[in-house]
Amino acid sequence: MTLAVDPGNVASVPDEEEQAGDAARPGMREVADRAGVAMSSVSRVLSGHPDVSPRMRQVVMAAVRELGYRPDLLAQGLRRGKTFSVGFTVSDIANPVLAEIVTGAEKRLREAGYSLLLTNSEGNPALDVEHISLLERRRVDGLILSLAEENDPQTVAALRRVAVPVVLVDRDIPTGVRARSVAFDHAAGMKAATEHLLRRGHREFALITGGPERPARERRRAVEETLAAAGDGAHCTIHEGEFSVDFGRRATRQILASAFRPTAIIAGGNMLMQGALLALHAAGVEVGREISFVGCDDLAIAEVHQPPIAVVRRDIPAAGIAAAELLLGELEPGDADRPDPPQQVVLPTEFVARASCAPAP
Amino acid sequence: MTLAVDPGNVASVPDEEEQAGDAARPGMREVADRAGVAMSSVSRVLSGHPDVSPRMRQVVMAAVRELGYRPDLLAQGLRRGKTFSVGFTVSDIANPVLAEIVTGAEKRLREAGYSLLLTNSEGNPALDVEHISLLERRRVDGLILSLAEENDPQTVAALRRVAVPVVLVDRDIPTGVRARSVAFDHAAGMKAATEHLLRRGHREFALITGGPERPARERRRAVEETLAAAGDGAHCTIHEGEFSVDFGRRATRQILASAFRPTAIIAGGNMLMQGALLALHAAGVEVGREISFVGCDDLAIAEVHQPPIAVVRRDIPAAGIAAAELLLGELEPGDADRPDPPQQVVLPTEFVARASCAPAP
DNA sequence: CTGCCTGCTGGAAAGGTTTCCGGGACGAGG
DNA sequence: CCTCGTCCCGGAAACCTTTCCAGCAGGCAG
Repeated sequence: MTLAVDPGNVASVPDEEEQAGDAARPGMREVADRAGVAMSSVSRVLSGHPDVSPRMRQVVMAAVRELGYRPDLLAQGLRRGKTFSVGFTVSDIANPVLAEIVTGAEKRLREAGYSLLLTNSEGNPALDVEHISLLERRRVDGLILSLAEENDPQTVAALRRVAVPVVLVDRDIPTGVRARSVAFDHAAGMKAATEHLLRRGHREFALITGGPERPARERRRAVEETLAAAGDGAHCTIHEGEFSVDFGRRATRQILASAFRPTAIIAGGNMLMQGALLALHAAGVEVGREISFVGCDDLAIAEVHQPPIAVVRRDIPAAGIAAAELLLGELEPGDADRPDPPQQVVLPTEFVARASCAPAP
Repeated sequence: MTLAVDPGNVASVPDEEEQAGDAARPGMREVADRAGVAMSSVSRVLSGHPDVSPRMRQVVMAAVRELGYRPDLLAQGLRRGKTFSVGFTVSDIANPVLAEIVTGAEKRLREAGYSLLLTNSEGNPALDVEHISLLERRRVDGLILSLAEENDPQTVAALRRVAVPVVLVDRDIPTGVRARSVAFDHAAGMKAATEHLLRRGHREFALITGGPERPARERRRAVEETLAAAGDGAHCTIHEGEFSVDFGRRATRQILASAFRPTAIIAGGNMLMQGALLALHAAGVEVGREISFVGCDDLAIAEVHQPPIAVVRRDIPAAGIAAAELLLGELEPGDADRPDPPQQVVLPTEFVARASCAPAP
């Protein structure tokens, strides 16, 4: 068995003192000439092909080192039809949750030899479809998508056309789209949070959340169903918008200004939580006394807040890693030891009760 | 003047009902055949070359639409020697500051037609050099780097070898490296913060900061110089480590446990600030009464904290945008209206006094 | 009418790699 | 001695574009 050698990783400077200026990056051609062999032989040595004599390997590797040759991944990708790159389009990298997912996915993919092509859609579905197309033209081997709007018609159409494997993160798979997905069980955490508030006597709720799609819809439904199941005249006003600090702030201001102020606010999203806390603070409302509050994702702000903020939390990086693995499952030829991975992964969420949830007045 | 047409953006599905299965993505060859012209003509039409008759343009575009042709950027990059992609290696994407810088840079580069190849070094300089090499082999047109360690010998060596334009963000340019940089004037903000604390009577300081390099060193020097200039017996213990929440927490615990507890803590970095606040909170220390505190970067946590945290703040996305523009200045042929951009950009920082800085006991 | 220039087009090379295929050398078996 | 098979190696096509160059037709001036 012959090991493939990877000249790309040699950090050593070429032995040859090629002074700056002339030396255009040497190609395989130069290596072949210098070693006095054919290009095909160089290629075989470098790619670990079995039909290579020890002597050949030696002379080629010497030439490679002397010239400091590093293969051109562009040409390689073109010829092989595989680029070892995956596209990741995300609705907002500045969102710490998404950033952590990207981190996890990048790490896992890097370990498997893939690079990440990152695009940011700024919550704009038009950019999503543009990016999907762009990444395909760049010939990525696969796509990981955290879509701005999973049901945008253009987006769905684009998704249907995609030829490479796709993994959706925390989004439902639109009908007619061949994809895998990793999602969180937001409902479980939200249900627990709502029940907790109910037990503490709350009946008037406000929920701040994103649009009508996956992560927001799950949360909303969990809250509504839990309240309905409880009967008891519990009621919840819904504030739908986008997952941004700004909307969290605006919605909270609106809630505080309303005639019938709820006794409990649930912020369904970490950006919304930050915005809500800023607004509550600006209004001088004492969280945990005048009003109870539940947020999402256990950021430092939740723990440090006075009083500490109860949150629905989850293992964020796990989602990134899971997404990468789902994709790798499709990209790498099925290893025997890794039987076909599931099409969908659902990760748990958990409610953490803290002092921000007080008994209802 | 002829406009270049970009078939990549057509979101319309091909007129031709090419049923799934057979149709391998059509190439320029298929388009040429269908239009009954030569490939060179197709290329000319698509790239906006002037030597194209109206009739030619029409028939080619028709074929393009019918087949749903989208050019292969890999082959294009190979032939043109330009990939319209830039590599961005960052020490930690999960750091909200870095995430925002990436966001800004991505947006600006995208507008200019470039894609972002993102790699995460996890604070490991070895990964930095690996990534620099990898990105070069992927033939990126330029590099934006937020290095793990700007003075790591391997890193510096790798940097010296790089052939494409490089922009360093918030790092000093090692000697012998041809690069531009965008950095923050951390010293100004830190000086203001320190002076503020001095005026309030503090003499015993603790500074938590990163390693011996750029962003940390600047901050440290500013604090030390300001204290030295004040005379007055002011003193500061330095806690050097890495820019992570965990180190912020550990260092703060250590500070609180020390025999001579300082009256003011400065956290030089947003992750450190988060960690410090968590530790202070866990220890039950009342910030702004028992101890004064200054953090970095105006995250929501600083504003919402009770009492609000005084911080040194700065315009983060601006750094990303500036980095992108510095790079574009080198990548795009010098426009007349945009005279040679500066080699280095320094962005200001500003101290925001808040209640976390109390008079010294 | 000739010559030249302009406008447009097609053919082919080039960019850097991988892979298929054919073939030479050599040992073994008949 | 011939054939066959194995082991290696070199040549060339292929991947998908762009770009250079040559050529052809037509217009215009001389």
